[in-house]
Amino acid sequence: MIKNKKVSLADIAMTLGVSKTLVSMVLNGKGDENGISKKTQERVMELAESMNYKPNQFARGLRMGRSNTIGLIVSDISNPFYSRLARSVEDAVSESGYNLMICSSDESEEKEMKLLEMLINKQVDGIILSSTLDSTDHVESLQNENFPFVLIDRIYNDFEANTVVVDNRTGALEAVEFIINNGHKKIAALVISPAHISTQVDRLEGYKDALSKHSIPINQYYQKVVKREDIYNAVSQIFIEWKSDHMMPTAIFVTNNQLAIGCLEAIRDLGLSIPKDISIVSFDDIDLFKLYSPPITSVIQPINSIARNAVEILLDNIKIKDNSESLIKTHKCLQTNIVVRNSVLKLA
Amino acid sequence: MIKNKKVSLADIAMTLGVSKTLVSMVLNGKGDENGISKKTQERVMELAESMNYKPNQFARGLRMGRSNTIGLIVSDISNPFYSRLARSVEDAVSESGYNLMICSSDESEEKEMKLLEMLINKQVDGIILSSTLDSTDHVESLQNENFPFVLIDRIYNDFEANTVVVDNRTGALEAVEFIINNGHKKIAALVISPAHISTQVDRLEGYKDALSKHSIPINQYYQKVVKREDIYNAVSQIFIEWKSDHMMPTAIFVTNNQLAIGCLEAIRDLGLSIPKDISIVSFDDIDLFKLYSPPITSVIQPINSIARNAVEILLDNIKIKDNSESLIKTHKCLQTNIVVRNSVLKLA
DNA sequence: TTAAAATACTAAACCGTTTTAGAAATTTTT
DNA sequence: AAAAATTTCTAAAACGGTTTAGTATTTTAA
Repeated sequence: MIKNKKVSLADIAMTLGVSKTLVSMVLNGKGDENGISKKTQERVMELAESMNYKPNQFARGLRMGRSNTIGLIVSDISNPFYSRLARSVEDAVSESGYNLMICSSDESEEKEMKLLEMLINKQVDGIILSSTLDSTDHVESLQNENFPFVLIDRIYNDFEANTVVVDNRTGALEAVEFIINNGHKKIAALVISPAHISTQVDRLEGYKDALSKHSIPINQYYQKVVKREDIYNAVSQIFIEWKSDHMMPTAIFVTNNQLAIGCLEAIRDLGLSIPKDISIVSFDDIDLFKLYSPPITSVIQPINSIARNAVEILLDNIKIKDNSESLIKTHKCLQTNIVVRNSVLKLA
Repeated sequence: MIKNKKVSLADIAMTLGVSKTLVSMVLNGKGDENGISKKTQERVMELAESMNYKPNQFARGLRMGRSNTIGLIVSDISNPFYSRLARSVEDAVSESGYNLMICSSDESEEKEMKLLEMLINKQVDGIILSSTLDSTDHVESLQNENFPFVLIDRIYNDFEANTVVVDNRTGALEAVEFIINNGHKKIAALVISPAHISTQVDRLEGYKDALSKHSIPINQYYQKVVKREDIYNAVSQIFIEWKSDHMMPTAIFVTNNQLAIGCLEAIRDLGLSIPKDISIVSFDDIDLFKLYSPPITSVIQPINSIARNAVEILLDNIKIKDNSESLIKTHKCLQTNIVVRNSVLKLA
């Protein structure tokens, strides 16, 4: 089974009385193209098998400059959206014989830079990145070095790179339009910090699109950025403010699952009832939404598809780089779906 | 920033007119102990810094036989329990300068073996394993090779190894006792497959302990194993069976969060009401339980503490191995907490 | 004044692969 | 029968570090 992996190419070569070169070629499937006789090939393969030979990855990596590993950076692997994404990425890369290194950046720019450096240092063959950064310096230097990477989930408008995203703006538009079609006019949008992140920006745009489209005035007062460090209290504060101003919206659109959880808690603790007192629609479907009472209408992202596309593009890029052909940039924008449940009240 | 890392030790040595040996020593903090003059040390460090030297991990790993990476195998990183565990492990190892490789075994014995092999092949310095396997062959061979590893969450009774677990039996006992103290007598236990896993076994034992302690007869009919592939339907079937037999329990104890989710769905769809028709207590606290109506009483595992302990023990072991001292085995058993909410009816 | 010790450093081996450049033995061509 | 081509295989370099076993020079001790 798992043997004391001390068997090296040299050992095999020695016992067989052939050269390391030959053994290496055979085991890498290059026996035929190098004119190694069938018989010798067989002898090598058999012995390698029976000695349970496993090539030393360090030696291999050192020589070839590749690790067969790819890196994934997300903001927090314990967020269900990212953990499911990571799982899909894991499955996809392992199908192609790659390993995965998952890292959490914690929405910290500094940490993200460190992780990026670490992954490059570990010589990963490519990186899938959901970036927290506002600037593009770091990805630009990746680009300049011709390092394969793909941006997912969060992207930069003004920067050309491989990207796999969801059509956040349309997704949000549809969600808010759904609210509007139920007769609502006073609709608030809650965004999570840092608000510069493309998903948040786009979803907020989509919210505004929907209002505009239906000629509902856009009110700054109904657009709030919530600090992710203290969601529950921040949200509670917002509700209290609305209430005391006698400006309570009839519906809220929430752009993130963590934010939604905070909202549900706050709403409950303030004694409000969904959807009677307030309607809600959230981005990111999580188990909770399906089982909450009432079940929460939400925007579903095609997580598996995001992962598959990102991996495919990345592996393509790695291959292209190996052949030192010139890279092309691929953009993929996937559509979301809205799953209607019972969290939006139909107004007269 | 992230520079084209082509700078090697030799480059630094060359420009400074010293040997690679010296540079290596200085950069590894062994300058003093090897009597390198302060002045030279400074020159080396400065140049390394300014050239943005980053040691090649492959070369280093090849020579030293270590990767500064540890492996974590769980059944599924998208399960919130494991994703939170993974996150804590990530934080803990990175504080000690290690990197982490997270893998999902999917409750497949074959996959688990493959992952183990892969990690060993990648020369990780140690492994944290939440095993799916029934047999101990694989961990025995780790043991025999003196490979540092620690078993978490799921362990083997008949096998000596480093372990960090939770006191599942007592946790379950307390949970069921809480149900009993509310006047229940017809209490069922739902376990998830594969049922041989220690957590499931122990929690079921705890359930029986509680019944015995309070002189309630133990009835096989109320102990069900649910296939994890089709939880919702399996659970629904069980409820229907109980109903048609006129044997509906007044309370159920559920040993896993995924199972609980299936139960909540099934219970809702069968038109039953919690806790009026049926009371429920689950293991593993998840967001859903806090926000469900009614909020679900559950047993909380000290996830962060599990992770920290496991990492500490593992890193200790790695250190011990480096000094080729003889390994000692550490066992850690952490207590759970029960968080009482509103899912258990107080019977007259 | 010479031997021993301390200081400051280095050449070369080594880790285990892959790859380059070519060699030896056999077969084919002329 | 010599030249050319084919088949089968190999020695040695390279990847970039760490470590071992020294060496040369200066200082201290006897």
